Amino acid sequence: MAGRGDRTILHVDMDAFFVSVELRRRPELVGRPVVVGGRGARGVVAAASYEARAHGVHSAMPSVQAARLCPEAVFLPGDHSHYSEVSRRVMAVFAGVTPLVEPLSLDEAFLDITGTRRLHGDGPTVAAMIRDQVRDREGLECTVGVAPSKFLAKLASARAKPRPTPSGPEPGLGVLEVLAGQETAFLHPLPVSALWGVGPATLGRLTRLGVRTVGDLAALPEATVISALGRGVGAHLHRLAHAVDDREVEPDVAPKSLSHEETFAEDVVDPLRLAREIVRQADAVAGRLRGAGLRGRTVTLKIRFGDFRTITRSVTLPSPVDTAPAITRAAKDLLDGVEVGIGSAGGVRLLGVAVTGLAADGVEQLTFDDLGGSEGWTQASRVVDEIRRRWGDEAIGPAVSTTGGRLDPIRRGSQQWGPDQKRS
DNA sequence: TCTGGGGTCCTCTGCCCT
DNA sequence: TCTGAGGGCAGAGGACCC
Repeated sequence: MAGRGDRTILHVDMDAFFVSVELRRRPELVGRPVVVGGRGARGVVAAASYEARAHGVHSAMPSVQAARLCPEAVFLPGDHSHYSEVSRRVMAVFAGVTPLVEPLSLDEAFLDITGTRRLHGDGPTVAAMIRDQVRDREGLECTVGVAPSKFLAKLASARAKPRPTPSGPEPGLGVLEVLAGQETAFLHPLPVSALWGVGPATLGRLTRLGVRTVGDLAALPEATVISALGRGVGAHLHRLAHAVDDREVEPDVAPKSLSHEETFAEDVVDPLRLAREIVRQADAVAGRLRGAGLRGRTVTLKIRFGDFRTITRSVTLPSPVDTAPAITRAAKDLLDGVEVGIGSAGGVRLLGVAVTGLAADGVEQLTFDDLGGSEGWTQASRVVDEIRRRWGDEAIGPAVSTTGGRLDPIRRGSQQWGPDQKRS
């Protein structure tokens, strides 16, 4: 087996993924500024074409701001399930190269090709092969970073991306390799914000220390960095600045939490409406837990008020749960402990339900209380799952999820980029 | 002029127990 | 019996990522 210094890691990043997938369905929009994301007043940009980026539009930007910056942009609603399907096929291309594929999101992944180099060739060869296959099979472009470690491969792919310019996208290198021995020469001139884990808050602290580049950070004693950023973050970033990153590519990372949250089109002050939303969200989370064969012990309620102040309240249950009634009960108890009426900063802007402390289904510590009711709910939930599998999400759901007599179920990603209309 | 959703990880604090 | 130290755990919040 190759040693740590002899690894070949690829970071594959799809170019403007959501937009590119949409352009396959809408080829007449190619070359125009296109934005995918929420379209309501509280929506945000999920992805922007390079033509839109040339106007300053970027992901996570409020949609209204994007529309101001680029009035001629075409706004498209996101289609999460379609992107998931395309992503699954792209990941299958990666899996044809190596079994060691770690998806980071729908549009990027790490690949460890150390063990397959004799079969497929070196890093740049495999990178070119992957780009060809993704282009041939899906009509999509991707950028690949090649390096001896994960974070260097990720930085390399970022440097090889196409760049937006006022006269249109400027093609990138497509593939960039950081050779063993060249790590710090590549790394140290980069701005420190390029490091994975340096966001606005950490950047502010580093700037106060006089750190602007990764090289500046590497020149500081580790103790100085730790005293400024804390032990965990400080030691980690100091190692990265010296190009030390032993993290493995992990193909099967079990989820640690599962959640659903929604921002309302207008702030909500009605406690009954909030209670109804909890039932809907708990039902959605419970369905996904059972779909993944998981149960969780800790239920967390998240509330964002009208002034954007955000609180969380959580409770750890005696035994893990995966049913809507159990999660609803816990979340409603937590809601009862929070002042959310008029006067609490103008009502509730966002409500979320999360379950953490996940373990595989079947690992359950029953309590005496459970012996009366838990089994019944578990069996009923299995039946609900089966009904949805056969007849769709609208076939069955919590009674409070009805709008005008019809069910209004939550699907994963159904409101991914902000509310698009008022729901009564 | 505003700031989504779904995650992970870290830090701090308070409580309980030894 | 009281007190303090220290570990483990839960809860809350912050920072960061895509």
